[in-house]
Amino acid sequence: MAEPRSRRRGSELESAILDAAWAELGEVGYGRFTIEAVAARAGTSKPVIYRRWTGRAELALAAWGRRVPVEPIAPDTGALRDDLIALFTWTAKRVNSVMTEIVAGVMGEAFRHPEVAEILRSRLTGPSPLTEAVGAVVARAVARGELEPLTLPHRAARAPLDLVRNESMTCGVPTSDETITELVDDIYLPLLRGLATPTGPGAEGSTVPRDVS
Amino acid sequence: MAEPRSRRRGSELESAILDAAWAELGEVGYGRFTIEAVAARAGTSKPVIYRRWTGRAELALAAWGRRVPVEPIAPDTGALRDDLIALFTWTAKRVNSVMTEIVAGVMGEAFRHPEVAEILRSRLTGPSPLTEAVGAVVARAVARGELEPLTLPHRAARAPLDLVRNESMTCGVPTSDETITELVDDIYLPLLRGLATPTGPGAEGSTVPRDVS
DNA sequence: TTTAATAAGAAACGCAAAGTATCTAAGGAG
DNA sequence: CTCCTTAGATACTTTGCGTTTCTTATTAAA
Repeated sequence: MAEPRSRRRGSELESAILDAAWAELGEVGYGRFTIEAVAARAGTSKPVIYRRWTGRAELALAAWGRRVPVEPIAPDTGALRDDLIALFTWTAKRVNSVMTEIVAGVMGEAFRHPEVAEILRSRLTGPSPLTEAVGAVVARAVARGELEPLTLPHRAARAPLDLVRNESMTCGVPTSDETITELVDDIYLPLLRGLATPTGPGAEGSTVPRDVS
Repeated sequence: MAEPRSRRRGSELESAILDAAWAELGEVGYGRFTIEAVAARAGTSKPVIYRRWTGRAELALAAWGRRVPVEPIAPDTGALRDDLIALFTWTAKRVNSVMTEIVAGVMGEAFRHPEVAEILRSRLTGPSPLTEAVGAVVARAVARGELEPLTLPHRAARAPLDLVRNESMTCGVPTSDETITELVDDIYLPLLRGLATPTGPGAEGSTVPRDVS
């Protein structure tokens, strides 16, 4: 290849590299994700990549990062359980694709690169469209009278993603519908009911009063 | 080194290799865990290791496996919440050491080696001393009248380990006491209370009746 | 328009570790 | 005492990392 097209620079080049990285991740997975292959696919060379990212982990996270802003989710079936099933299913679909392998692979390296771990941590635990959707679903259930008014701590709002991710990571297999049902029926619905009982302390999180009009 | 001591064979040799592997994991972590280093430390050579295990992942899992039968845990403070805190703390201590890095590292490779994933999966999700301890703690709380009689699904019994592991894996940082408190107060106690409400279906798992002798 | 700074891209390097192949000799089993 | 398994040494090929050096296209400045 004697450099057929003109040289790309700046963000154009960066986009091409990240697109190539994402394609590589999709094809060979993080396990065989190599800088060399990305460079070849992007039609550039290793130094160009190393000038921008420190290694595999950062590059993979960057490639993943551009794909994160996805379609929002807002199930509204009229029944709490159905909403939750939809929510968990949606989460599982998103988690199961490439993400799990990336997360696991990156984590394996994150112990040596604290800054990478930090990027990953903030991305996994912060507020997200999903936590918002959880809040909305719960609020609607409360409004319908399906749940007593409750306080939803951030941790509880995160829980669906945490549960699904944990499942996906430890099983290495796409999460089945049966598993989702279990997570909803055995864990999350009881958790919500427990949060809604008057016994709870309820010091933190966003209160969801009955009157949500 | 001109082979000072006599040659080891069979299980003696295997033990020496696994001990060396474990020591390596403790010192350099899974990220820099190499077959060569293990061979050198064990005073043997690579082929000997490759004759027994297929690669890093299997060797690491095998080394880890020998250490798993640990001291059992059976907190009995007289109060459910304190028991749970003790349980979660114990779990976090176990998880935080080398294990998280091994799990993350192995998972990163497991996608290419389904048999490895299967080993890992069974070890992480099956019944364990911990799930038994959870059952005992809950049973005692029920016996004391702290909880209504409830059915504890396997998934709920697994949850403490899942929650702590998830925390450890996604944060890459030793789980803090504050986090443990949150997990207990915001997730697990509400979950148990929710399971104890009459609303629950309660079709599976081991029922914990009030009358535990 | 000419010139200088910037950065892309090519090529090659040394390094580390994977995984394999070959050979030797040790220490059981008979 | 002999045979057979296999430990252990050595060396090799491969792959990918991360770096260095150099050329040259492109952009910005003069």
